[in-house]
Amino acid sequence: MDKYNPQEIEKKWQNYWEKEGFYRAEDFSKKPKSYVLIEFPYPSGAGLHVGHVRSYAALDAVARKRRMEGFNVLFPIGWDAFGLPTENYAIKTGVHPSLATAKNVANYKEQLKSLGLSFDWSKEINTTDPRYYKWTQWIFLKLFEKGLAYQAEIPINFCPSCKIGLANEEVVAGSCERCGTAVEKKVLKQWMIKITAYADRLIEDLKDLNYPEKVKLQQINWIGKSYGTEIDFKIEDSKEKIKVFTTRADTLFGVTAVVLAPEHPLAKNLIKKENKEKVEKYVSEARKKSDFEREQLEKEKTGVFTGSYCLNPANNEKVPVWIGDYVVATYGGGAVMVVPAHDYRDYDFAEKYGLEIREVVSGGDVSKDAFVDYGTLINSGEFNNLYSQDAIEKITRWLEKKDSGKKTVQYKLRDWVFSRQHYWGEPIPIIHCSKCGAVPVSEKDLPVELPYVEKYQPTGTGESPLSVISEWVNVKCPKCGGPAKRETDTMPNWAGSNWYYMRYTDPDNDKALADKNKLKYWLPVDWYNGGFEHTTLHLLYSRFIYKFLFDIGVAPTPEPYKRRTSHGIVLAEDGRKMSKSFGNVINPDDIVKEFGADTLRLYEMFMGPFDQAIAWSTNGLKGCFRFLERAWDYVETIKEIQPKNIKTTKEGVVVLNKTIKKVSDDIENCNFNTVVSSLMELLNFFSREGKDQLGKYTNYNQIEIKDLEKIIILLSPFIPHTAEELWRKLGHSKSIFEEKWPEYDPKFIKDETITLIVQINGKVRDKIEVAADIPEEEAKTLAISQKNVIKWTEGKEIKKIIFVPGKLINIVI
RNA sequence: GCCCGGGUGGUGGAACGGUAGACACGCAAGACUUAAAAUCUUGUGAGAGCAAUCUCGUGUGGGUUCGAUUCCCACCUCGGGCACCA
Repeated sequence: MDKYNPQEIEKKWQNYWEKEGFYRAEDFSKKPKSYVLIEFPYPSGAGLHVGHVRSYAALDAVARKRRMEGFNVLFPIGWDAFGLPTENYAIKTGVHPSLATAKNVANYKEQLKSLGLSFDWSKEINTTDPRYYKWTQWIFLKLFEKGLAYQAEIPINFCPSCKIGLANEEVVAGSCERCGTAVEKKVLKQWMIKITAYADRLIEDLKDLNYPEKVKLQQINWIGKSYGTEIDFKIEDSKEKIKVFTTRADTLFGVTAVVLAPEHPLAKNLIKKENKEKVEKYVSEARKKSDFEREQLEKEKTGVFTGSYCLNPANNEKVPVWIGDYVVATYGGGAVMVVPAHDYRDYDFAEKYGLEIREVVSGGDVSKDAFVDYGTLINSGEFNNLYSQDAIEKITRWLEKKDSGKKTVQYKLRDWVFSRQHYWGEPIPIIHCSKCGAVPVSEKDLPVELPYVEKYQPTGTGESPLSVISEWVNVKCPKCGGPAKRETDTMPNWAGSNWYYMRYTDPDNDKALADKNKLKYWLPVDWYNGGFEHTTLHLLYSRFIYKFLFDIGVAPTPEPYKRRTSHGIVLAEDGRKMSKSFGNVINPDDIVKEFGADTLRLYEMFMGPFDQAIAWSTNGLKGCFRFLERAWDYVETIKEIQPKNIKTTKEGVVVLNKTIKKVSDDIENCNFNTVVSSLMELLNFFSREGKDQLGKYTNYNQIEIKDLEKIIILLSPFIPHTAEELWRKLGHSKSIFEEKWPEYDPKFIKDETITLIVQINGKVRDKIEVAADIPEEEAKTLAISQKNVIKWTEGKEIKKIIFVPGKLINIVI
């Protein structure tokens, strides 16, 4: 009898599957299609993470099950390879980003192949390949053509010492990650994409999608649609007015200040001479903080009085205008009305700066804290005694009539900043001409290739490194032929990952981003798994771009992903995140080498609920290895000692059928941990329960070979190499993955007898074996005549008996 | 701060309105061994009892229900996201 030795079998079957082309997707097959997708990895220098394995192993199991169920499956893989980490690595080491990428991809590829995942490698894509990013640029041109790409002045993080633009991630506590200098804001002209134009549809269309509820909710809150009122506060002695957005027009009579964001266009004009120095100092301080930091500082909100006043349109009262950095410039027009009595933030602000707290909605005690609920209006002139909801409507209509306000819709979602001042990204296909303005590169001139240069270091001006390559930058204007300059900013990483799953359907096409019929055949994606961390960025951005492509007739459906699931991260054994600096990283290569890919994959499915963060456990991994050893020995033993013509016991058939149902259902619901545990139970039932003291199979539950084969098939999506090997040991010449997924017989699923639980006052006091369909009266009679029940009910009055068919009886005394 | 999730034995977790702790890890005892490792068998939430059995137990406090780990409210606490990391 052979010992289980994964190192001997895994490579062999990986080569065999690849040679036979088992996992090739077939365009236009008559079989029903199933498109199974994982988020393609960023090939970093650190190599594959065990977290990748969790997601890939899960969807690989799904893909394999689908094939056995008779589907034509597309399960592709590629590389999301543009981006900051590679560029930073290149700057540090002098290795060109394209070389670093090629090296990392080769490494990832080898690692992935050692896991035996059933990717269709013939569809492999790479976002840094000019044949790929030609189409990323093409999408940008289409957005530009439809007016959805525009330029705006937007501040970036800038390190005055390194003289480069910084990503938010590179800003640690307001300082540059590299040198520690305080980061400043630098305003640059940047490309923006108008995702806000799709806000309503992005909310509306979630309805019919199979996404986790929390993902839908998070997207809805991120888009942040709210109905409210825009109210004009005229500035005293001026024609200008401040537009304020509020969802609480009912509190208008309680306004005791208006606060502007430091960047508000009117702010500068309102500063009175005597306050000038103070206010300007405040504004320049605020400029140094990121939006995130500013909002974080809410507990100690700060502000400064400009010296100017505006007029409350409700009662023409003079209201002081302040500047405060807790007001976000990009939301609600960058101005808020302060109603201390009915908003917590405003209450704190008023207490700090001695503003009046005027109660206008009754129901709380505003001398203690803000009252933010709806209530009845007081101190509000003709609107007194109205309820808040009603008052919001009526006050808004009243303002509309006076032409000093209107009903509006407000979104938290902001347009998407699409420019990066970096080398390692897709060039934006625009040429700037002093006469013609921003002119798109013509489609026939795509791709605008990223020039291969030795110098991709920062320029020292905050501009893209491309800006110093004069032979690339200086071109003729496509419109007028005059001297012009290329756009030197590149696109963010998201640009390539927005549409990659479309390219998989036709990766070599040079006439279109993909063939129309192929897109129509394969899309939408049937099952897309990825991390929760992508919920509001990648997932939302890519839905938007897909909708845009649908509108211009490129994408075949309004939504890209029918179903979305998310996996939790794999933490280190110590419960912290895996990180080089903690020295707690588990390298999947080491695990594959020592225990085999199947053990790693099985363990990651078993470790805990798929959508939760779980700490790695090497002992848990070893337990899975032992399980595989036992399964291996069991199959080998049965093959030798099981007599022919034996029948699986009735009990065995029932257990097997129930497990087939459970495994099939649990895979669909991502309950991979209980799939594995029920397969362990199944094997325990047939093997371990019949062992003697020496561990010999003397009295095991007998099993027919055809039922044993079903068990191996159930295991195969999770441990493909081991399953294939065992399958061949049973004498098969064809692959296990050409088999059909087992079906259960419903007649074995329903129990004939059940254990009826007898409770007294909700506590279990007895259990009786009864027929599953026992009539209520009979069950009650039986229950109250039980010895244990009599003991508990003696001398007490039975008030009520609750009967739950097939489950229990509860006697209330 | 805002949005979204979690908190169940020594550990990862199962059950998700109806027997709390499946499965696995760890630990303990035993078998095999000269011995150890490996393997196998048995036990393993806490407390009381020789035992049958009983009491208590799902972050904390309250509520709904015949019955709550599960539903509702408040609180404590841990994690994810917050727009230039991917």
